Amino acid sequence: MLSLYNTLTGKKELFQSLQPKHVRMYVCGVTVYDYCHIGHARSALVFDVLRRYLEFSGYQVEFVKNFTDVDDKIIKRANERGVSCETITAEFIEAYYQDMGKLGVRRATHEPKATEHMAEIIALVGTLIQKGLAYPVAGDVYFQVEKYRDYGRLSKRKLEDLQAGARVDVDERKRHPMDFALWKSSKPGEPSWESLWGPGRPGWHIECSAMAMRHLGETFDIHGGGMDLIFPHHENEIAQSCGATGKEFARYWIHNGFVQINQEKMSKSLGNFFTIREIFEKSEWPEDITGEMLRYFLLATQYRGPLDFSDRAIKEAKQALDGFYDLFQRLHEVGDRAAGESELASGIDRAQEAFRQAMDDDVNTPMALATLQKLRSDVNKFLEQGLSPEKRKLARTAFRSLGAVLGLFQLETWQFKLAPGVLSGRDGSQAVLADHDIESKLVERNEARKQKDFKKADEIRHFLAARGIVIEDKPDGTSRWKR
RNA sequence: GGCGCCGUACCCAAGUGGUUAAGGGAGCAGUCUGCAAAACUGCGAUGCAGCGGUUCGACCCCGCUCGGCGCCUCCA
Repeated sequence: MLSLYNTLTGKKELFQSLQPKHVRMYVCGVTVYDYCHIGHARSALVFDVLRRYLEFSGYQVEFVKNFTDVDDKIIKRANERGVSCETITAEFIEAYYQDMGKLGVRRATHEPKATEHMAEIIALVGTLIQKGLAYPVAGDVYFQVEKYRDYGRLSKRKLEDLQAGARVDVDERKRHPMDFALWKSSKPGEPSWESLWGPGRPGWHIECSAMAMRHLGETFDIHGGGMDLIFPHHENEIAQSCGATGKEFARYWIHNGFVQINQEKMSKSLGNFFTIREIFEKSEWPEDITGEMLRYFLLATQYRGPLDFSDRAIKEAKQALDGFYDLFQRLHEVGDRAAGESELASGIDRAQEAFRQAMDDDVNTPMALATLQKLRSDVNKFLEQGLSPEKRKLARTAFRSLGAVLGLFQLETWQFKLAPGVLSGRDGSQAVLADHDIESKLVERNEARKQKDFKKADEIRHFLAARGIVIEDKPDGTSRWKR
């Protein structure tokens, strides 16, 4: 049974869906005014994996992830560039799909945009005013936090504490400093929609309430996002949604930890900021980085903890993947002897069970990866003893199916070998040897080895090594190679 | 000021009130090998920031201290 850490209760809880074998989850997506950074990648990945694991566990998952496409920052960016907001949002939605696509993040069931849900948003604001939880002031509408009893339940804050620490100038028109905008009147030139309170646009929080309810109903199972959204965003979502419906909103609130650089949160002001495409494209990195490497790196730490991004950590992810794909390549090679056959099957069974246990425990991906590492080591041992083609296939299939939950191990070995150049979008400045050229060099070299012409054999090894090709000689006199 | 998180070997990183504190990387020593690599074998925290307390027993529970971080304003 899956248990999840619920921010609402501060504990790990057994996960029980509202409907049997059916999960509805909503995750806060991005505001599309700039490229996504690794932090966005982590968040997207965490919930991508949760979704995959729920499906693996037999649930049908209805997954909604929104795009915030009306916002101050978008307007600002559009003005800077002298283009429309739509131009900006279209550009960065496209970029989002490119970047997340490289990371192997699957698309959600629904990916709604705020601008396409104005009717729902306006209706929701209207309901809140009717219920006395919100009030209009000169074209704006504010949510009145004091009218909502449970305000602060998620973030465990008291209204008085918030007030004491308020760092913002208090808007005179608000009845309480923490009241937040549901609807903002728009200035000339800004995107605007007609409403009972005049032309305007929605506040940030209301769109998520409206879209979640529209696509998942008033009460659903899981709501997720980054830790920084706990307050005020998710706190406000709860206030609006529960205030309007009188029902529970989301039952499990899941929040992922930050990606840090040198122990500090990434932020633009600190200048320690890496976008996903920068990581893929940047030439200052010693090696090309693939989506799978980034994925492995991001999953090697439990999702709630902080994660330090570094060159070294990426390298470790690459080394780990190399180890797996080396094994997959060996599994592909012909085998005949059959010694550790029965042990293999039970080893795989144990690994699958351990994997499930790890994932059941609040999506413990580092633990899950450890079980896969253990299996890798076991299969290598069996391989030493000899494995039949059927058993080799069985082993590869096990890695493929468990790996699919994490979005790993889906490539063929030859694709993995090519992956650095291909998946990162770089075509490589050095002349790349075609596979058949390498193969013919290997034939030439092995011929030389047979003749004991080791001088020539080593020349060929060095020739290929200079082009990034590593040769491994097998006991049977043939060789395998990798980039 | 309020709320919260983190501190496990050289590095990354799981974990548990009481058997040997996962796994990976690096390192060292072997097996194998024309060379090389891979793979395999072995070694590696008498201790889990520090100090107290609870307990028959704590790294894991409680308190305090030190160190690092986050949120309270937009933020994954």
